[in-house]
Amino acid sequence: MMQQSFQSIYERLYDYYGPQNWWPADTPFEMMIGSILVQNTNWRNVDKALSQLRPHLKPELIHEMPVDELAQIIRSSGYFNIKAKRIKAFMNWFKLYNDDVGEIKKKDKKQLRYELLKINGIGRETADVILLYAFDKAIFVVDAYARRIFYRIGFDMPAAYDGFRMEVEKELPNDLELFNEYHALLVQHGKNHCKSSPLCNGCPLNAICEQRLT
DNA sequence: TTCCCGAAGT
DNA sequence: ACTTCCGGAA
Repeated sequence: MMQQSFQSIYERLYDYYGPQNWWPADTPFEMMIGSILVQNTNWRNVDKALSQLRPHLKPELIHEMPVDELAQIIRSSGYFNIKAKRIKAFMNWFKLYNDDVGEIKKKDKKQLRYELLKINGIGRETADVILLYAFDKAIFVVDAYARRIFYRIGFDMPAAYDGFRMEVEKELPNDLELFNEYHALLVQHGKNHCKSSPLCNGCPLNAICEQRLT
């Protein structure tokens, strides 16, 4: 594998799509709720659920809300019964810090990741997007898009989540803005060109991709 | 019918 | 490793 490959892919995507300024949420709290809602779900459906939830989108109100009521409000995001429980589990952890994002941000990345992964419903990917976009920790998010894009390019990536993540991280500077933009750009690219049925015509990665069709 | 920025249960 | 959870748009 070429050296600087992950860096050059980032640059190609950045040049093509421009800065993404993610995550699309008004507050860190909304971002964290959204990260649970978007698990294996189209963002359009998550956006609908967040619109329904927005009047209640304050920690105190979610704490008070019965889980069944929460489930109905987030219905359009799919898996709503499970996701309502997961949000509640997350809230119980959030409460330990008095619902204070600033307090949590003081903790170091490794410890924080460990804590997040103990929450029922927070797996590696969700933990990492929360670390990155709510708590400002530099980390590479391995999602379905990243796997698909790098696999199609022709990289021999590890199947395991953390193996994949560290393979990318070891070639990149430890820069928060870089990881922030990189994940956003991969998502953008996965939606616009590198879809399950790829649209290779005009793809910004054609020059370096093995799977290019046209 | 397919696919969608997964995670837990078995 | 396989199944379950699930609505909504294409």
